[in-house]
Amino acid sequence: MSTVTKKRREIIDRPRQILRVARDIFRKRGYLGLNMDRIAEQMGIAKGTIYQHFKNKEEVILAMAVETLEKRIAMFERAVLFQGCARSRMAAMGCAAELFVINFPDHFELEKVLSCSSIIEKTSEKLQTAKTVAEMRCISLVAGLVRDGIASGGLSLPNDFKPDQVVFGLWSISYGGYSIMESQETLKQMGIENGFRLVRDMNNKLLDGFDWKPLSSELDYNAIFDEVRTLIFSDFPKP
Amino acid sequence: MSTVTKKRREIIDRPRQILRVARDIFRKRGYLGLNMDRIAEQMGIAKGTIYQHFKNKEEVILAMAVETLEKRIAMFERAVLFQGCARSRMAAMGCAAELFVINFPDHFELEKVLSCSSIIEKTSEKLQTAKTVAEMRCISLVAGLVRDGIASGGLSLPNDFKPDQVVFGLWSISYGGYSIMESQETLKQMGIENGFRLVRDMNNKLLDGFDWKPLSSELDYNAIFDEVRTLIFSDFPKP
DNA sequence: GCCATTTTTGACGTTTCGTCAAAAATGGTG
DNA sequence: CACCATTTTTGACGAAACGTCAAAAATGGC
Repeated sequence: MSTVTKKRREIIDRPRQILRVARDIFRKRGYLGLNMDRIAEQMGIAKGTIYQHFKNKEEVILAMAVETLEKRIAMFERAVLFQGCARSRMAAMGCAAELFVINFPDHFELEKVLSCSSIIEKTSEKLQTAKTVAEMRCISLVAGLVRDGIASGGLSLPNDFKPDQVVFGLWSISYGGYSIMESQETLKQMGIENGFRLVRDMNNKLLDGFDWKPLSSELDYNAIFDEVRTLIFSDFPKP
Repeated sequence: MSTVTKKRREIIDRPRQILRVARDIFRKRGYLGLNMDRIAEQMGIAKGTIYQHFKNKEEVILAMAVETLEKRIAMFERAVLFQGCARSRMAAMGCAAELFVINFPDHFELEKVLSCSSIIEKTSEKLQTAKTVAEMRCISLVAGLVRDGIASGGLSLPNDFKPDQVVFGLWSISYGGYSIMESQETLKQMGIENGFRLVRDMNNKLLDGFDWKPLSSELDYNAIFDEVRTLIFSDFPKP
């Protein structure tokens, strides 16, 4: 009886197990090094069993990304609770985004693989939607802060700008910046040593461009970063 | 004799031919649909011959990217000649970047494939360097404009900022923005219809954040865009 | 202990990769 | 033109990975 339940639980937990092993392989050997035989071997099960849970290799990758995205949501939800003016809370969000990238380094690599259309095309509508939903969850948390900024008077958007567009800007800087940082030899050539710091600064300059008070010249948002890390994300390892 | 020369020229031109066919397949069927047998078949040569020019499939992809990068350099070199204040010339650069993305849509997809570390790792040092060099060429053109801005008094960078870092910011917005636009369902969910326009606006807001005069509230940079397209890039199809 | 149902297995057919020995083409020379 | 050394091309081949499916094993209700 006990063994029965054990077996059942084992099966129910299998997808998670598969993803754990797959992530391990992906981290060590990348997209091309991740293959179904390897996962099966490392889990001590047959390849066919994996296909009971995942349609194909691409779907495994997408599922891993969704899994990490949940982590990001959780981090954003913590960051949003930071006490301070709207712009400071936005900085807290930036801190969460940065800590996420640092602590879940595989996620960005997954994103890059999935950004290739011929790869994402092989996955199911269903999981794709799950990813979009998770992303929207993050985006709306950030958009909420923009609205708070407007509501509290620190920010006043021109007529033709919507809060979501500001989010798009921040998103682009972070996504683009982290991408360039990770994969481009170019960075070193540019003589940039601290990419994370730079992404922060650029996000701040963008918000300065929208004249969101207090400007980064008036308040030290890098100090806020440290504060957020100490107060909210103390469970993450120090840099 | 004539046929000899013909044959010789044919061989010399082969790499370009291969890339032409490969690009065609890549555009139609993506990364996973591009394979060496298909290239060979479509060119009417044997697969082995392709391997005489390219180490592997990834190297073909990288070579395509370098090829398109040359086009971008050419466009940037044209844009930089635009007559106007430094910030307007930077807008001209943004126009070039946008037209490039629109007119060479495969390039961005190539970039995304190559941003996957396990893919780029399979390519030769030599070609990787060629790509970095081409990128640096673009970056230094942009950085030159930032310096012009400083020299002409429109821009005054805080002590801790270097011109290259401003370029990094613009680069991130463009790279990130175009990436998000192309591959993310998310965009539609956000209710953003004109992504290109948005990337422009964000770049402008970033430069506003650096207080680069004239600010986008003082000068209509979208009008400059149209002007640049008419004056400099009239040979590209209208949007 | 029996048997219907569920789950697992791994051999198999397929695709694609990259290689390499053999075949063909080239071009210089008598 | 015939000969032959050198260069280039060819495509069959072995290896790797994918995804499938009929057979085997495990499960669980009676």
